[in-house]
Amino acid sequence: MQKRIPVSPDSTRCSTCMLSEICLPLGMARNDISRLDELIKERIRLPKGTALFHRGDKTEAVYGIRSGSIKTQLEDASGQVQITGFLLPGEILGMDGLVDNTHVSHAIALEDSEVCVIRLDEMDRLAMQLPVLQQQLRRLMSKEINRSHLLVMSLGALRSEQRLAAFLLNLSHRLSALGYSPYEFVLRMSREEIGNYLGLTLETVSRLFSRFAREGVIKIHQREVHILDMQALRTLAGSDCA
Amino acid sequence: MQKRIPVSPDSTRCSTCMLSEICLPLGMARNDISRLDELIKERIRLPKGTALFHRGDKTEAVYGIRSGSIKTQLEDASGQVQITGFLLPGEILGMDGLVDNTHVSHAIALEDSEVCVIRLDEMDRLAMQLPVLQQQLRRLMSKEINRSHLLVMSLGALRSEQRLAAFLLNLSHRLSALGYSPYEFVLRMSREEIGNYLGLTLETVSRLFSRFAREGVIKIHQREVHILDMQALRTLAGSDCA
DNA sequence: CGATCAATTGAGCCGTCTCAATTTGGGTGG
DNA sequence: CCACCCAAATTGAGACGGCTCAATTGATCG
Repeated sequence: MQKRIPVSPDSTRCSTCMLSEICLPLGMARNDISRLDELIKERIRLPKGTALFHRGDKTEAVYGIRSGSIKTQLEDASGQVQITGFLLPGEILGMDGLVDNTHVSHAIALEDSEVCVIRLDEMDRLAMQLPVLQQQLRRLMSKEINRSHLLVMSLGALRSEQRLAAFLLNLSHRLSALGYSPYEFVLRMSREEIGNYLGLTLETVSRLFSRFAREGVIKIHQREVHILDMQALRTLAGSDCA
Repeated sequence: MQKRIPVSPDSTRCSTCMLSEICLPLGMARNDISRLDELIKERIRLPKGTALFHRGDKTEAVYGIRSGSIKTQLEDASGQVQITGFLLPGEILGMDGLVDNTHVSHAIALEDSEVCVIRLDEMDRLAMQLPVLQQQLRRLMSKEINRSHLLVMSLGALRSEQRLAAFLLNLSHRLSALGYSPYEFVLRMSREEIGNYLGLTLETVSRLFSRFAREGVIKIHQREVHILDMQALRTLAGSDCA
């Protein structure tokens, strides 16, 4: 299920990775980044639908997404699920499992994906010589806290159309940072998953997409999205009166 | 407004603090904890209603609450507010401001409060000699991520009565860990603040409190809460069918 | 002791959910 | 290659939960 791949001398490393502008190396000095090559010793290939980790698994590493996309979700005693994030290349996951070194969420690939394994023991070892690495992890964790707080804001303070518009803008923005078009992209998740993430039903999501399309803000066919009027989408996302 | 108080030789320190079972020292060895005394050099006294920090302030420290209680809230461009947490003694705040070393949220005292200042530069310095401290911060940040994810779950997946019941249980649990009664406590925040936090209106919160009281689950008078039937409250919080 | 703010309670409305029927698309095996 | 099947998405009708607006009561604090 999980195919672990050693990083061979000729494969891409942090120092040569295109994602270094987004991922762990962000903002680090060139020769500090080359030290990261010691850190990432393997990758894991995840076919669509498979789990990187489940709740209860021992946390031995955090993971940087190299390609594909992954959802993280909580599951309570009664089986109720809440998706807490859709992660894209360059983003780090697994940082919610560092309290007792046990994962509390599930991470599942939305499409065939590959992640870089950042082992915690290696991390601690290397951080002794490279203090900037600790600060880097601290930044990434802080970012994750902020991401989650923004989702709280979305769920707690926005109406449904604002949530969905903000969701599209957020995706557009992150994909654009990866070098893709901010105007055209493919949703890797179902209506049901979007609804779960945004605290809405799948029907509401579908209706809103249809409405946005009817109003000429987007064009949507199945999972292919075209943003036709970015400004209108921003207006939908922001408060009406602003 | 902010009264900074140097920690004098005779005042309480981490090594003698009652909160060491909850706060930064949690799980650390006795003589590692005594090293923390070097870390906390001052405290800040916050009268009710005053801010510990605002969005945009430079993040020079994180803070451990010594007494009182503090709310943290986001505020978007249009002035829309979302409360992201109500923090109690022994809990750490400010960890969302470590991305660009600038706070993104506001922290406001719900009552007269006092916090211990954990300066980041001191932290980094000490962590060189005391690697366990880095892991400690990592755990605390992971805990904050989890806290936020649980709020997401509450907002995204629970109905209003479940949210409010879960809120009361959570408070009860945390107060109990501080040595207070899990059955009787005083809410430090208004109905409006509870509503904002839980994604409800203040009227809905008030009505639900009244209903819980009518059903004999709690007794509530203004901000004084008595939990009469803890199990019933758990049932209200959990899924009905479970 | 009045002024002010917080909390309660009610009535009516609106948005989102639920339940259900239909359409569309993708994948699979004959 | 086509027909079939199943999952995903769309769309509609009706119900209900939580919101809005409004009035009243109850605390708190000069």
